[in-house]
Amino acid sequence: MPSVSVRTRFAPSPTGFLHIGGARTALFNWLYARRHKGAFILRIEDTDEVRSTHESVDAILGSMQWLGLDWDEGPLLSKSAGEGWEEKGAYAPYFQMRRTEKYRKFLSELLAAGKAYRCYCTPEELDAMRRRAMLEKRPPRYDGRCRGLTGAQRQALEASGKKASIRFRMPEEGATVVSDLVRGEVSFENKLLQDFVIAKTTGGPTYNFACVVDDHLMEITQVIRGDEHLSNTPYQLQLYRALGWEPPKFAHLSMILGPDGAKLSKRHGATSVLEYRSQGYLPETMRNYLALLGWSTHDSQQLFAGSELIAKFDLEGCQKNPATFDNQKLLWMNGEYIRKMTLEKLVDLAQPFLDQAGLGGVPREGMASAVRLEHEKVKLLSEVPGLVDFFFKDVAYDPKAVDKVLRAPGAEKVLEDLGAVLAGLEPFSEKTLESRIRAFCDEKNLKTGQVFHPVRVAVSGRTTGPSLFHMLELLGKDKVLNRFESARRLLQPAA
RNA sequence: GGCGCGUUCGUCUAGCGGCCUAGGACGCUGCCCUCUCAAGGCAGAGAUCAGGGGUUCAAAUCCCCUACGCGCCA
Repeated sequence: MPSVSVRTRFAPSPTGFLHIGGARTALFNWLYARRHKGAFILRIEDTDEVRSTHESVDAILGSMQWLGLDWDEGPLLSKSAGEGWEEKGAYAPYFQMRRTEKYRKFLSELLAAGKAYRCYCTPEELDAMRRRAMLEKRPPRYDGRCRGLTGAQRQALEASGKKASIRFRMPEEGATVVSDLVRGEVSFENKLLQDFVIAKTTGGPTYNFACVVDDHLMEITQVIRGDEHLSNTPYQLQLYRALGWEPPKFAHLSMILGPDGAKLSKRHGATSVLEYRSQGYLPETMRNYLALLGWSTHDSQQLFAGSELIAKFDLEGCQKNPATFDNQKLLWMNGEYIRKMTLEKLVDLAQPFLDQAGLGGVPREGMASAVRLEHEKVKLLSEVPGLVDFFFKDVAYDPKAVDKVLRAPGAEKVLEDLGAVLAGLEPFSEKTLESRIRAFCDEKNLKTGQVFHPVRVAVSGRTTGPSLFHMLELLGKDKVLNRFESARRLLQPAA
């Protein structure tokens, strides 16, 4: 065993639900760790005290659990949401708010070494600075005015009650080169970078600083994250250098766009992972589809069974350009996975949706027989109730179907005559039904369609549905005959 | 505004100098199967590889410029 094995991490801010983009980032980190038999760490970046919530932590943990992205270190799934999450892993704590002494320690180290300094500029001053730079068409960067403050000047400033943030002293010459696993070498000129804030006036660390300290302390080997962080990377790299640390490898993933080409957001519809669950998508569909957004194999394989995704995933196959989220393909893929699963599993997974539709009381076996007839048609778990409800509830006749099929010439007579015939049919099975009804067509000199269609509408209320004879068998003689009658009553002119 | 990234069918993508008259998948169209809807099978439409310059015997593939989109600085 190599002493340093792969360690990846997903580090969300708990300021909302887990969205599609975050899920994709988590997935890629998870796939990479599993592929290389490494560890996948979940770290909660909750330094934004105002926006971070416990509910968000719960939502994120729940979403990842549903997606099947299990983590080796990080918060333990709490049964009852709320205050304290327990944690697992040798590098705890995994909540940044519980790690503040660690940041403080390295902050003072940098300060003592003169690699960072206190800056007393107020937001107003900084804003003015930025505005002036814009006006003069210069890049809006901090001008370093607090860089050379003497001890006496600092004391005066502090005596006057000014709060200080801490800035990192960036090199003024040369370039910082990011060696990215997806993008290759990306070079940034240091003179265009600025002395950035690493600790706010409150003393809390900024994103770039906390991220570097944690990734180092947690011995992260590959940082796989969204494209929006590429511009942060040269700053982080300089921090690693100043602290004398070996940086991890970086991989920046392209963004996920909505259909209009803008970054995927709430206005494009569902973006929360949990929304997809409630719409009836499967976690394996989400994993498979999300993997294909920004990654592919050489042969453009679409469907990955079981652990195949883990076995085949690599960073080389990652795309540099952004990908547009396509709901149609997602839907197709979900159908593929549903078709491939066993009937038993489908019924299990559909149960919450059946309960919701008031079909929770239907005995399991009867439900399974009905679902079996529609299995290959299901694209979303949420569709199941609507596909089978007429077996168990009163028929809701679709007016269009009634007009078009039941009011067709001869339809009522068919129901009347066939009803009489079927009343004596024993056994009432798919086989006997088919031969008897076909014989009926011959006897009456009718085309099969002239019989099949009215029967279908009479018993199910609609024009589409399961295979006719299977459907009749499952309904049973009583229901079939009753519904023939109901349908005929429907055709009587309103008295 | 500066810097950075990107640009192959409507969409996801294969392609890493000759195998490309650009392949696969979703979607779309038609046909077959068929009691409906699906599923499945077959066929088809759909990309002058963002545009323009180079390099090369040869470029979607390498270099430069332009345009557009996106990200970061906020």
